Amino acid sequence: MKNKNLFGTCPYFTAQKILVGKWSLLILHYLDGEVLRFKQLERLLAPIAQTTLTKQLRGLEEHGLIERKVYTQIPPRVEYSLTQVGREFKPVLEKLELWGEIYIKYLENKNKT
Amino acid sequence: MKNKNLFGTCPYFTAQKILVGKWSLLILHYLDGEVLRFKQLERLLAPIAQTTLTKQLRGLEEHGLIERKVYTQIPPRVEYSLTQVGREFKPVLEKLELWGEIYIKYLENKNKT
DNA sequence: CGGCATCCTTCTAGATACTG
DNA sequence: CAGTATCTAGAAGGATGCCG
Repeated sequence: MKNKNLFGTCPYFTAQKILVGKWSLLILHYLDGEVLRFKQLERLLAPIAQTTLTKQLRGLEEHGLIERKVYTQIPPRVEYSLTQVGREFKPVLEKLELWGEIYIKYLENKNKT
Repeated sequence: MKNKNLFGTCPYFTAQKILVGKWSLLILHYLDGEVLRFKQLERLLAPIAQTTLTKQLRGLEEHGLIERKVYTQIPPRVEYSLTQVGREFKPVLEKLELWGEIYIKYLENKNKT
């Protein structure tokens, strides 16, 4: 990892490293207060590729934001949920959602003119 | 752009598209309430590459979050500042900074054990 | 169902050199 | 000072096929 000096020191830089990936915000949003299986996430995030979802989930798991629970059975059952530090991210998501809506309105107004 | 259907519709997906780039969050943070010249930003974001900074700024400008003001003079002077919709992003940054600090503490505790 | 291995393509940061 | 043009290395998303 480049700029290791900033990671773990600057809050913004650290956050940016966590939020890499096209789907990480959406995953954290859908997992808020929910326990979801792999297939459920895949459907919610369509048209995400299966391999991509796996990689994103592994990344978030390594960073400690989500938890992966495997039930050894046939058919397999794997459940994903937020960890403590993952749940603490919720205020960011809330503000982000508000801003996203503001921005979408901004886009609409821009297209009118 | 892939998934154009989600861009401009889903707040999270839209936000993710805006926040691409390793430096966008930091740039928005430093421009909060400030008007900065290219060189000032470059110093604040060291060790960012000059070309990288240019690209990030162009991206944010195209998305309408920052404004670029050029003074035609020698030596050149270019100032960057937040637009209205860019300033509206501040609540997100505030929550993100809080979470970043929480996460950094989480990392420190994890390394102790 | 929930993966993994493999391969491919695109995207991105960054280095370097040059310009008005 | 504030870029542009060009190139490279690497990462990321994604398609496909196979497996317990």
